[in-house]
Amino acid sequence: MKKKKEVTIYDLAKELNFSPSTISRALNNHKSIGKKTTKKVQKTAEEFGYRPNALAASLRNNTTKTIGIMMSRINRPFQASLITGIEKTARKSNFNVIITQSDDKYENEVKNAKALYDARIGGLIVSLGMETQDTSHFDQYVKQNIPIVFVDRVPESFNSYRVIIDNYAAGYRATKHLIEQGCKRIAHFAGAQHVNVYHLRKKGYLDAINEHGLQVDEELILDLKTLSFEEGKKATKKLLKLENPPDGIFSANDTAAVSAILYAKEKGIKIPQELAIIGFNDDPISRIVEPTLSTVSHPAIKMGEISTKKILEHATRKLDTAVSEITMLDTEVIVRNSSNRNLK
Amino acid sequence: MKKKKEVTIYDLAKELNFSPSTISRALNNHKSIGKKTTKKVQKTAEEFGYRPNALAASLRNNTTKTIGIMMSRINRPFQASLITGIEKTARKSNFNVIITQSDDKYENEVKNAKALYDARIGGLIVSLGMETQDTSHFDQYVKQNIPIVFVDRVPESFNSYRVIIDNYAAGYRATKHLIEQGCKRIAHFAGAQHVNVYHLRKKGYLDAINEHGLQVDEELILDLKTLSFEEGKKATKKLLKLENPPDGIFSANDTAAVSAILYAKEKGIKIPQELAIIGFNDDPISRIVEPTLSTVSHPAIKMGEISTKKILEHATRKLDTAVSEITMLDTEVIVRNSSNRNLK
DNA sequence: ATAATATACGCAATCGATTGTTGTTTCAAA
DNA sequence: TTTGAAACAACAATCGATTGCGTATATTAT
Repeated sequence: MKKKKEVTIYDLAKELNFSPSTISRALNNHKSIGKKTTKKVQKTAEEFGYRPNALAASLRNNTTKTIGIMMSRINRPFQASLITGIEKTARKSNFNVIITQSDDKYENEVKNAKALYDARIGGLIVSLGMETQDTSHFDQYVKQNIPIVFVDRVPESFNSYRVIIDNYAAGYRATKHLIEQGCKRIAHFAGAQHVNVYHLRKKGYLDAINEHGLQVDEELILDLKTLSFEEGKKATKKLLKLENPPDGIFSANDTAAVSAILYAKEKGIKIPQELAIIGFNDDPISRIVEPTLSTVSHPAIKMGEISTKKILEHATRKLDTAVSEITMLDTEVIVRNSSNRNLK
Repeated sequence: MKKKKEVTIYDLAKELNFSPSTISRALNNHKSIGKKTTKKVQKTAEEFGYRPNALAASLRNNTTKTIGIMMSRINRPFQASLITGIEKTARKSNFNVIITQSDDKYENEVKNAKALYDARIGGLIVSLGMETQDTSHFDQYVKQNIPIVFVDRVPESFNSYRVIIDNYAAGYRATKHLIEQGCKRIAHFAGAQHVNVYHLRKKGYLDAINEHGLQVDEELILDLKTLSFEEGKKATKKLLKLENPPDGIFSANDTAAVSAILYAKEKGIKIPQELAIIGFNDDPISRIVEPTLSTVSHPAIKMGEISTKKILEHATRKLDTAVSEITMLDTEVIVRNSSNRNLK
């Protein structure tokens, strides 16, 4: 178990007859070091294969070039893409990315917040879990001036960066689209209403209905806890049994929308003629299911990029955390066959 | 930008009139510290809200409680699930997980290997990129006795842990299944043949064909570089144009298999009656496409768990890296409608 | 009672980079 | 030639935990 020693600034100092301080500053292009010296040091560092020990620097600076991520579950298309965007952007600036997942359990979220804090992350990117209502587990970050970016599922109020999509407009437009296709009784698979994204989508839905001379029917609005495949199926079943069933469904996610398509088809209902359906997220399945699912697309990778940039700016410029900045991205209604009545 | 100081072992030492060494040892349950002392220290640490500074320990020990992950792309179902398994298992042992993705580019893979090395990770879990043939960028880890686990896409020979599925058997069984359904001319969408998993699946396919009295027809074997949707479609087109088209397809992944289903259906070919199809991976889309796609399931999360356990064992017991241990997991042929001719 | 062995704990160096302070050169202007 | 400023570089403390070695006290055996 012999380990080859790494090259340190002390080795370079000895070689060049400078002090370690000078080496350190030269490597960081500090202005108090002469140009020739700086160049010489960097050249030698290169030759010696010097690689800075980030741990030492982190210990000294009490912060790391690491971004922590908190997600509910990473093996879902949206979240995976979010992480992809984060990781790519972070790595360009030599930041590492630590991930955690909460399984949508509040308890895990609190634990993970602590774990990441202990890892001395330089910034945090969070998409809240379903259960989370209280956000005090993030207070410690604020106290230490560690930047937090909430993405997508964000808290109502928290002095931090927030990167979101315009869920209200998205819900409005998706619903409007169904109305334009001639739907008169549009159902809505809503998510848990204490989660902002679902709340806003529903609000958009409601306003669209009202503003187009249609009637909101509470019977057609189903709050699904997790918007899972099973829940979607059950909900569809319930809707179809109604005396006056809907002729359109706006589902707050694709999973439930797909289950609606499959179940309705099974019951011999024609999509989109008898029942037009639109989902949310533009998951890969939406292109595969038949009929292909109309949906609302999320710029997931971009959201990851933007979130990361916020952190990086903050970390680099050592800004103060007393910011509350909201970046709102646009969504796009993607019309596919499950809602397009003008096809044939 | 005032920062509240964290509690350190020095604070505890002062409080309890012990030396920092004693505190450190007591917190680590070192045997050279008395029982009462240990208990007292731990109690006080708890009261004071002491949280160890992992950076300091890492610097001293020259290793971190962090596992590095190298993947080609994390927003794909299999890889995302793999990471899920890794992260969950790691966190239970207070290890963090750093992820990197190469986009299947060799250059990125080399860069990421360096970046993770610089981060002083305690172990590495890798699924090789498509382009990777040379693995010398991992040599530095071996030299430093840092454990490496290759998962799924592993190198032919490398003195390390490898966690894989039995690709040969999987390919054999998938093909055999098609034969049992009455297929006589079975095509194969093979992946890049320098990647072990695809090579083995093809081998299983070939042997199954031969051992069941069928004829291997090179015309029916298509090496798809990336097994993408587009490639799959093109390949299917080519196959269907053949004078003597196939009556079955075994695709080395689900994406290409799904594209085959969609294209064939578009051309009016009946699945599975005229063309039976089986994929690989059990991606979510396989349950959605119509007909639902038969496939081979990968125990992705479990693979992540096992890989992580290997690392943890190694890190905890400080074993030597001179191991070459292969863990082979079983797969399961999942018969759905795209290949089941006995349905109606 | 004394030597021998445990047991319990402290000293101080160490990991590698950073940085406020201080000291020395260098060069130009007076 | 002197003086002042700017440029350059070194000293030494610091971040917090770990650990080899050494010492002091307690326990046991003889």
